[in-house]
Amino acid sequence: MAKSFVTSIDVAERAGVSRSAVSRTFTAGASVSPDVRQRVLKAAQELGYRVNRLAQTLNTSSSNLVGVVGANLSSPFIAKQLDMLSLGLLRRGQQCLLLNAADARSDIAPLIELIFEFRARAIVVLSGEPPASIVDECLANGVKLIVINRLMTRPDTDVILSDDILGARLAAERLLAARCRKVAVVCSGSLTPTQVRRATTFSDVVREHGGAVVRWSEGPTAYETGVAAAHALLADEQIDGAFCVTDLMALGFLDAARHDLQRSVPDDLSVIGFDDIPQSAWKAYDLTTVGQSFSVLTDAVLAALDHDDGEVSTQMVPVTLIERGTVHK
Amino acid sequence: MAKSFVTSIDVAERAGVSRSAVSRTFTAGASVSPDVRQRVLKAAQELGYRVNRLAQTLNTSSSNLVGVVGANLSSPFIAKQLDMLSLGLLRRGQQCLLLNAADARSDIAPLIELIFEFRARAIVVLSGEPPASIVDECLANGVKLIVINRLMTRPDTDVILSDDILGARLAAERLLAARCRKVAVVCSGSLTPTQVRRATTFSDVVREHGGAVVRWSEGPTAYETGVAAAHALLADEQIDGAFCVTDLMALGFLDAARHDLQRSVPDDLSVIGFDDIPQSAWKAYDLTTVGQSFSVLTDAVLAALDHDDGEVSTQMVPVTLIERGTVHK
DNA sequence: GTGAAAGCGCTAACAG
DNA sequence: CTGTTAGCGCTTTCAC
Repeated sequence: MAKSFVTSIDVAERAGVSRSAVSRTFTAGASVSPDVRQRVLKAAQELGYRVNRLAQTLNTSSSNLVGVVGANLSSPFIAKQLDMLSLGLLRRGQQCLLLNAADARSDIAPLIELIFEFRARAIVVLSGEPPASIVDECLANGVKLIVINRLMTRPDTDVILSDDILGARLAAERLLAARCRKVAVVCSGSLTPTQVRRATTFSDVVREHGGAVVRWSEGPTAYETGVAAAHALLADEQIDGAFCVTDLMALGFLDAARHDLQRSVPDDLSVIGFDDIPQSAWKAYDLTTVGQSFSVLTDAVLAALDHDDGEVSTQMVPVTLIERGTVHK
Repeated sequence: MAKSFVTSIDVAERAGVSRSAVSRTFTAGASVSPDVRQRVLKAAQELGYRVNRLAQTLNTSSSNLVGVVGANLSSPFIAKQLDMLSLGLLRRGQQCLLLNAADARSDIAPLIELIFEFRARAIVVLSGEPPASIVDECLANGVKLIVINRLMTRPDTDVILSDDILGARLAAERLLAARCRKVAVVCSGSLTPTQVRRATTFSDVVREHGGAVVRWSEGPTAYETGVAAAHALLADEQIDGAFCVTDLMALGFLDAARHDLQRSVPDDLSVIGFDDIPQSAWKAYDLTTVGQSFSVLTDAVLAALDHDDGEVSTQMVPVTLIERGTVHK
């Protein structure tokens, strides 16, 4: 029982060729005679040889490792993104080094530095915003940096944004069309740029049309926060509509409104969410929401990964209003 | 703008010391004078030096990379496991190489081989079962293999199992106590060992006590499968209880029963799930279920990771019946 | 097409 | 405590 892996030199000996020949056999588009190739492959097979990516990366200095950092990996929205992203990366022959940022407010800089140490070729930030120093470091070392849903204030980073402005506008217009007069807008306490954009746009539109707006922003971005918001806000019986900037919070809001506060949705109260997570389509909720396509989002990330040199892009992920059953007709 | 990373030799030059000194500075428990240490640290800081883990691993031949393979990363149960596991690994200074297995039936062998190439020290399999050849390879190369919820037929692998037998028994007894006479047991089409164990144990216990059992096993392990099962099974009005071997399916079953088929739960029909995913506690469901503690499960994995040499263990994750509102009193 | 040799960035023995 | 010297396993010129 060997404790260490088989090396190319073992294979070379067994096949009666040089190490170079082995290397060439496992390098796409190298020139090896079919004969040698077969012998090497056979020996490798018998010995259980696996190329050592570490050594390989060391002198080609181009790993196919992509660092992914995110928080709340088990929240439906992030989990879905991670699922699709990791699958996409795998399909493209890239590996995913996953760093869990514990919670949304934790500093992601140390995690990104860890990624540097593995010489990843790119970094995808699903949640949180990398500090300027990190961005500089990526730039200096030729590491692609892709940030999702954070409006970076610098033009040298790839940014993927959901169309929050349009989404919030659609939500506002839909609630106005349902004749809501006093609406709640629910954010979490971690006022991310995305949440702020959604909330303020929504509020502006509603006010423009003469509606009243009450705002909540406390707690984590979670189901429970929606519950808490409903309890606090719906004491005011005049509120007849709510826009939760996240589906997860919308589901909590909805549940509390219906089950704790005996509000009838959508007759009595209309609710709209944002994101279109899988649970929103479940029959118990049937939540009307602003949807962003996960596959478009993932494709945007993968596309940004491709822009191998220099060029930086800002991509907007389109949104649509998904009419379901939580808004009065 | 440098395209490549700063190396230890750059730092050494700037600090006016040898490469070894630099290496020692970044190695825990090495002997460097405070003076040299400071100079190195300063130079490293100014240059933006990061140890190259690849090179480091190459000659210490002990990476702190742990490969994680799983399918359905966005399903609540797996997502939660992955969340906690990646966090735990990070806390212990280990990195997580994530491989997404596309779907539950896909062959995970190629993914594990990929992990080998990165010389990970351990592999955690969240879903799917590695073929024997892979197990041998792990053994031969000193790679720790940890498998969750698959009863491996070989004694040389670390296995973490939820206590399916007890869980199924608890579910059966609870349903019998609720005076159910004819019960449905819902599995997915991917009859994993875990699902089979839960279903057969449950059926046995119910039958022992004179109850009738109808079984469903089709489709993926998903919400929609629960919906489909309810539609198919509840045509039989005599069915007054259901055990879904997975919470996710239980939620679909529950929704379809209530919203499509106008069954009143728990008056008319009692439902029990298994896993205790976060959504089961949501007010719209309030699902009675057999819970396994995610933190116990994660701790078991991390503990198994620690057993660095040789010893292999089978750990059983305890389960408890979580009484909520979907079973008749 | 093939082998010899140099080197990727680092650590670990070994002298001093 | 420090620098010098070998490698870790691989790829890649460069001659042949």
